[in-house]
Amino acid sequence: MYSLEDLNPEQRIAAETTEGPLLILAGAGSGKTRVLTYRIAHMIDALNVAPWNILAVTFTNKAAGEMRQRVVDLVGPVAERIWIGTFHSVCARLLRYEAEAFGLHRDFTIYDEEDRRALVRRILNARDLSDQDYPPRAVAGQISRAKNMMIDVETYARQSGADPHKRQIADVYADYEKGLRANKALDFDDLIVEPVRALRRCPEILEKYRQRFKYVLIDEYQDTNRPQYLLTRLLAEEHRNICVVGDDDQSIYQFRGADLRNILDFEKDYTETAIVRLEQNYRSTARILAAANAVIGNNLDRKGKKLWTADADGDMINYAECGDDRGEARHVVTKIEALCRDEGYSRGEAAILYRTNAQSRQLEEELRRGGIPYTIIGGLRFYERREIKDVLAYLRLLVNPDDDVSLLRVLNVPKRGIGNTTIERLVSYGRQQQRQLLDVIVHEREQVQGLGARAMKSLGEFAEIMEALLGAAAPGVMLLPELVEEVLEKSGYLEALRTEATPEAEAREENLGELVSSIAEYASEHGADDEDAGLSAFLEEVSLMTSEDEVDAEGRGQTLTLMTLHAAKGLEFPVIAICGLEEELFPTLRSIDESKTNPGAIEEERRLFYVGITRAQKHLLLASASSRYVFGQSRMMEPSRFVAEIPEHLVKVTQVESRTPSWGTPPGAARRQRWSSGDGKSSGGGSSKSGSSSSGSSSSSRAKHLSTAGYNAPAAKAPAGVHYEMDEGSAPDSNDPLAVGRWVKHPNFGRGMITEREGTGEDTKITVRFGSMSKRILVAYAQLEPA
DNA sequence: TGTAGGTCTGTTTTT
DNA sequence: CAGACCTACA
Repeated sequence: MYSLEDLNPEQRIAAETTEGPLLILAGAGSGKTRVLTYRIAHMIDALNVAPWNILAVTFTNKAAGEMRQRVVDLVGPVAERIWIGTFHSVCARLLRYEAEAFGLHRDFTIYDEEDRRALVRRILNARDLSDQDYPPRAVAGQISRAKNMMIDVETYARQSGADPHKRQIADVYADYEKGLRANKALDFDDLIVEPVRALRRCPEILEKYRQRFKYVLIDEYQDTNRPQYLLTRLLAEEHRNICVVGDDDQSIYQFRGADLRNILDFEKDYTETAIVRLEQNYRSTARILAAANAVIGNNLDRKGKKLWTADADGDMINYAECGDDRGEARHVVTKIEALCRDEGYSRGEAAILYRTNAQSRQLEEELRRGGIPYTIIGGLRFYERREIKDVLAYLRLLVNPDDDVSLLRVLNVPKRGIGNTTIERLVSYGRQQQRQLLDVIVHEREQVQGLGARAMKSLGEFAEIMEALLGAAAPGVMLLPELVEEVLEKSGYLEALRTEATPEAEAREENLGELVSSIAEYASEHGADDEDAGLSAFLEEVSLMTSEDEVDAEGRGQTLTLMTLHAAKGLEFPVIAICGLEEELFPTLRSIDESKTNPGAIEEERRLFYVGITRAQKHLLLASASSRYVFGQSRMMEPSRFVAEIPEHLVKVTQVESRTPSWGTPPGAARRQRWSSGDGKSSGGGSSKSGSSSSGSSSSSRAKHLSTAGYNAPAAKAPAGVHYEMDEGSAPDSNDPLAVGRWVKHPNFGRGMITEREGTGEDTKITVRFGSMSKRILVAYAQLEPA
C-alpha cells in the first residue's frame, strides 16, 4: 500500500492534481519518480481511473518497466494495463495498430542511424554526388533536422530556392523518403512524425485515442522535440489532463532537436496550468549540491531554481589533475576501489562518467588489468555489433522482404561471389523497374543485363537460401530460436566464421549464441498467442532498445558501471567519478566553436556537467588529464573551465603524476603541423607546458618494456614499422636527419644521438641517447631539431 | 569481376 | 582506432 502522507507538501500537490494541465518542475533528486508512481497509483486506486485510460511516456523503456512495476506493487496487477513506454515505442505500437487506416505496412522495418546512412549513401551514389561535397552523415543529419521541424519534401524544396547545394539535398531528401516507402521502412524520426501526420489526417482515429488516453503524462519533458510536443498536444488539447515533468537545467538533447520551448511555453499553451516546483533534493550531500548549484548558476538561459537539501555537508569533492589519460584512469579506478574498501560500498554503487564513448577504452584497460568487473552502457551496443546486425538483417528480410537496405547488407555476407559490379547492375535494374531487389533476385534475375554466368549462379544460390528461409519463417513452421539457427546455418554465416577460425571469429560466434539465447528468452516471455510474440515484435524491441535498457536486469550487482554523461541521466549512485574534464573535450571543441555565434552551445555542455554532478549521492570524484591520446596521438589538454566554476572551498585538489613523457601537441594544434623528416625544422610550436612531470625511463630496453605494457600508448601496438638497430660500422645516411647515428636537439633533454628508429612517416619513433639516459620519442610531436 | 590488402579520414552526445 | 574508400592483384 501507499500513502500520500509519505510525500512532502509540494510532492503531494503534484500527485493529487490530476485534473487539468500540470507542470512539474522537478529538480534533480527531488523524488520525481516517487511522485509519478504515487500519482498514477492514486488515480487508479482512489479516483477509479481505468489504467488503460492512462498514457505515460518515459525516456527509456527501462524507466517505463520500473514505473509500471512500482505502480503494480502499489495497486495490484490492473496497473499492467496502463500504456507506458518511450515516445518511440508507444508510437511504433500505435502505428502497427492503425497501420491499415494510416496506409502503412504492418510489418514495417525500423531503420537506425546506420541503416539511414546506408540508404543516403546509396542515393548519393546514384546521383553521382561526391561525399566530399555531400558527406552522407551530414546529409542524413540535414534530412533528420528537416523532419524534426516537420518540413516535408515539398516544403524543403521550396525553401531551398536557388541554392544549388540545397536543391541537391532536397532531391536526396525526396529520394530518401521514396526509398523508405519502397522499403516499407520508417526511421526514428518517422516513428513520431508519422503519427502526428496520420492523426491530423484521420479525425476519427484521433478521437478514439483522445478518448482512450484521458490522462497523459510525459516525463523528461525538457528533452522532447517538436513532433513529440505536437503529438502530445493532439492527444491532450481537448481533455487537457496533461501532466508534464521536466527540468530545464537537465536539458541535454537539444543537439538532436529537443526544444526547450516545450517546457518554457507550456504555460502559454495551457493558460490554466498549475505549476509545482520540487526543489528539495533527497539525493546528494550539501557539498555536492552546492557545487551543482554554483555550476548551473553560470547559465543565463534558465527558469531559475535553487535546490536545497537537509542532508549533511558530506565529504569534500575530489579533483585530480592527472598527467595523462592513462594516469587518470588508474587514479580514478584506484580511488573508487579504495572508497569501496574503506566505506563499504559495493562496486555496483559506483559509476564512471565521461563525455565521449571513446574515453571508455583506457578505463576498460585499467579495469581489466585490475581484474575488476565492469559494465559499459552504450558505446558499441550488443545489437549494433556487426555480426548481430548482419543476422538481424536476414531476420528483417524475412519479416519484410522489401527492405533493400538489409538486403544489400547481407547479399554478399558471408562472401559468396556477388561483388560490386553485380550489385551495381542489380541496383540500377531495380531502380529502372521500380522493383525491390530481393524480388528481382528471386524472380527475374535473368532480366538483369550484363550479369555473367558466375554472378548469375551466385545470385541463384542466394535466391534459394532466401526462399528456404522465407518458408521457414512462415507462421507456425518453427519456433523463433530455431529460425535464427536456421538462418545461421543456411546463410553460411556460421560456417564462414568457423572456417575463419580466428579468436575474433570465435568471439563473433559467441555473440551469435547470445543472440539465439536472447530471442529464446524473448519468446519465453511472450505466450504464443501474445500479440508481441512474433519475430516482428522482437525486431522492434531490439531497434528501440535504449542504452539504459542494457543495465543488467539483475541490478548492478558487483560491477562498476561505465557510461557517457548522457546515458547517466535519471540514474543515481553513491559514488560518481567524472573523467576527462578538459577544454575541447568537455566542453567539446565543437561547442566552443559554436559558442562564438551561439552562447547556448556551452550552456548545454554545462547542463550536462550539472547532470553528472547531481548523479552523485555521497562521493564525487572529478578528474582531468594534461595530455590525452586523441586519434591515437598525444595532445596537451587544459583543465575544463567547468572545474573552476565549483567554489574552491568545496574541492580538494590532488596532483597525480604522469609517467608519460611530455612531448605532445599544444591544445588546438593542427594534426598536419608536424616535423617532416626532410627539412629538419621543428614545428608544433606554441607553448606546451612541457617537461613538468616526466619520470621517464632510463634505458632503451626499459623504454621498450614500458611501451609494451602500454605506458607509452601509441607504441603499444607498434611492431608494424621497420626496426633499425644501430650499426656501429655504417655511416649515417647523409640525407636523412633522422637516421640512426645522427644528432638531434630536444628542448628538454638537450643534445642526443639517435640509436634506434622504428615506424615510418608520422609514426616514426626514435630512441635517442642523451648522455647516460635513453629516450624513446615520437618524432611527430617532439620539438626536435637536428644538432 | 571479386577480393584482399593498404591508406586516408574523421569523432560528441542517441531514440 | 575503425570504417570507408582505393588500388593492386588473382
